[in-house]
Amino acid sequence: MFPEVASQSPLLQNLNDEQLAAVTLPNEHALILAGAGSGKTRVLTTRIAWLLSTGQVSPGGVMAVTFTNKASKEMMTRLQAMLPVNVRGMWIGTFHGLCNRFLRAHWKLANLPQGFQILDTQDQLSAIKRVMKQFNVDEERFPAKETQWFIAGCKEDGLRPNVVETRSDDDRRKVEIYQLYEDQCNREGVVDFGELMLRSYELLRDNDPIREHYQRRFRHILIDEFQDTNKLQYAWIKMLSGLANDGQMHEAGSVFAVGDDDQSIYAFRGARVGNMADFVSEFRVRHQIKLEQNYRSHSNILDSANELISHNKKRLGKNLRTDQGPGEPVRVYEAPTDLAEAQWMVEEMRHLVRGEGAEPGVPRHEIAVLYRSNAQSRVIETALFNAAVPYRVYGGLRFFERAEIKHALAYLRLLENRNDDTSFLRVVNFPPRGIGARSIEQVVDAARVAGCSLHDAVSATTGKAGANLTAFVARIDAMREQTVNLSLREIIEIMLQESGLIAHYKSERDGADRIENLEELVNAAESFVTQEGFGRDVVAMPVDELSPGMLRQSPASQGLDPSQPEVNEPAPDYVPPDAETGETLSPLAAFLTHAALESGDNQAQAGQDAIQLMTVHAAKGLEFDCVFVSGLEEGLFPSERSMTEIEGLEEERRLMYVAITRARKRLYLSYSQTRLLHGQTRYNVRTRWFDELPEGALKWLTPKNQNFGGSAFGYGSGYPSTRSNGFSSGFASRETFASPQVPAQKTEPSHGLKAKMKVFHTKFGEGTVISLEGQGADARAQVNFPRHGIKWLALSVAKLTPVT
DNA sequence: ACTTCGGGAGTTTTT
DNA sequence: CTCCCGAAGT
Repeated sequence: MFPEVASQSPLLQNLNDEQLAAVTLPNEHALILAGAGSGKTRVLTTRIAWLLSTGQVSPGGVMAVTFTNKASKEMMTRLQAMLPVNVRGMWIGTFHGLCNRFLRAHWKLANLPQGFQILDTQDQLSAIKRVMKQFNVDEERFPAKETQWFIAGCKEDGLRPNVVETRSDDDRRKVEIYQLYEDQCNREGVVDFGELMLRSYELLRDNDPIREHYQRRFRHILIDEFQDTNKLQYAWIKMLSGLANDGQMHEAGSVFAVGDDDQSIYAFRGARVGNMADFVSEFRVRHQIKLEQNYRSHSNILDSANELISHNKKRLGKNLRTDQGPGEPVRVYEAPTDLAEAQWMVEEMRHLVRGEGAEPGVPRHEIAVLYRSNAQSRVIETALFNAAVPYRVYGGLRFFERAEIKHALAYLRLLENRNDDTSFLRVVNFPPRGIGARSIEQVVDAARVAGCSLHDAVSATTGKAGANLTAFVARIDAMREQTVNLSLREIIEIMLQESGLIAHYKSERDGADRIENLEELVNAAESFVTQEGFGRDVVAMPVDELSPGMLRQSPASQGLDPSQPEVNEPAPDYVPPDAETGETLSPLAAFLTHAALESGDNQAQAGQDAIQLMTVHAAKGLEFDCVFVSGLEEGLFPSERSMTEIEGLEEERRLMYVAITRARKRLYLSYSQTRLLHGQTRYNVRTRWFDELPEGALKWLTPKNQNFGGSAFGYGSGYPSTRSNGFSSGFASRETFASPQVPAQKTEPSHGLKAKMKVFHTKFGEGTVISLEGQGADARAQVNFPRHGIKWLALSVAKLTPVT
């Protein structure tokens, strides 16, 4: 479209053909299939910069959506580096962050209180428990966790209680709880994460002027990680982009969706890969570009990934290539025990860090250990700890999720909103002030009768046992008055003292860390306030401020064609109904919102050069020079629960694909014959993924056992024996293995069952063995019966006869 | 009000 | 086995 621009602009230099084509696509819907390590973020940011600097759109006309705060920050940073533009003022953010911003601007129309606060997952669970207790729901039959999952699932599908389909009494009861929970949230003026999305969607859907305004305004909507969008997010995008439910196109912007179906690993939380195909057909996408050039890994690693993922049936189709040479082979290691596997990894790491011969050492933070489930980190940590190797585990509690921080935030929320019963209950007796379950029950009852908040119920009742409660409420109210017009920092400092939190932790044995964290909260607030634009990301922004004018540099100064096309956007003075321009949230409310939307770092001891430990899920989007993928065993990876469905198995394969593609130079794959799980030793077979990798790219550090895992016998004898696999004798010795661990004595299985075997049970009929565990009297088999589902059967009890 | 005991569960996770 | 929650005991 602008060939002369393409050749001139410094922005577009060093892009490959595919990337350049994607960046300079015309203003129409497009799908970019971006493989791992193909420069996806670069394409997204350059696309925005190019649109802006060629004058095709002004900053106010761009919306860029990501899933994580990290990704949106990255995008802003890189965009800022390319162009002199006020990125904070642009609509770049997470789905939830942008929905929040939208709802802050239109809180009245959205039927929300101005300072509505956001419930995180913990808060949501306790709110649900509260509802269920109040309405005497049997927690045995309806576990709170499941109810929470149900409600979140409904919202992800865009369903309100009145439209959820019910088939059983249990369904109806669940929907009833959903409705009661909604009522409670509305009464208390809080929204959960799903609600942020759903409310925004509904407001766009139901309010024509608002919808039309934003449709006209956002000329370009860019979506990152499109394969992770759920049903509601897809509908939201459709609404904003003018493709309304009637199938009609309205005057609106175009959607630039970037994703990779091969890296879709979040189906369990509502992500629909199908959105990619739907997008192509519903939006009549004419521009599809594949980014297949990989800049990350050597070809042995890439070939392995390609070969593995080619076993998936449902794909849009993509094959990564690299200009880098084959590099090192992918190293495969079999260990006798999980501990031995961990010790081998640690030893290998020490070699890597030290460096060998002319090779310089690898920095520790360039080495990652990936595993399927968090439980697997323990044994690896033990080995690292014993060897005194510094390491860092990802995925613990994040800063704003720590108990002491949640307590402090609860006090702050009560200052902001006295109706926040979740916060009230969290701190009414913390620090302990003699308010027991009995007293709390009374207030809860009183509040229900009066239909008011707990706070108000206390002031309304003059009970005998209520002296402590009255004192508590008085203290909160006094704090609220005392902190009027004070700075955020002062408010928090006063709260920390007056609440008694500091005093309480001072008297506690190991309260020092907690006090430190509380002090860190003050710092977090301070830097939030001094941030440029003062929490712009969470505050409603006057709408007229968003119109042309944020990009003042002339396009010519960017070396671009000055004869830019007309920018077609709403007039700068247009203000959509209800956007109370100039009206801002209090610093406190803004900070609380920030805390809910961005739960902070979850990496302990940042800064130190340490080995990185994380789940494969957590590793998505990251890359390392050296990667260990551990615990590659049937039942673990793929996980037991995924193995019964093809869909589940394909997602596990994608997960493995993600794991492999994290590595730049060196990849290790390892597994163990035995593993301590749930307190007992399990005998595992190596994962089926090994049969889907190109043998030529692999190097077996331990001999590959031909007796097991081969296709002839299917998977999982369940009991590979030490003697038959030649482990103890034919041990490849280059790998430093301080003391080869001999596995515990094992007896041969007597039942003669194998996975995939067809068996007959007198009661359940014919079924297929999925897996086996334990031995002797404890031996159990997991069997899938077509009529009765999956059962665990103790072999000493159940009579299973092999069917030939 | 605080401690201790027992039962049950134990993929993956961001907002 | 180990962690967490809820309930009973002191």
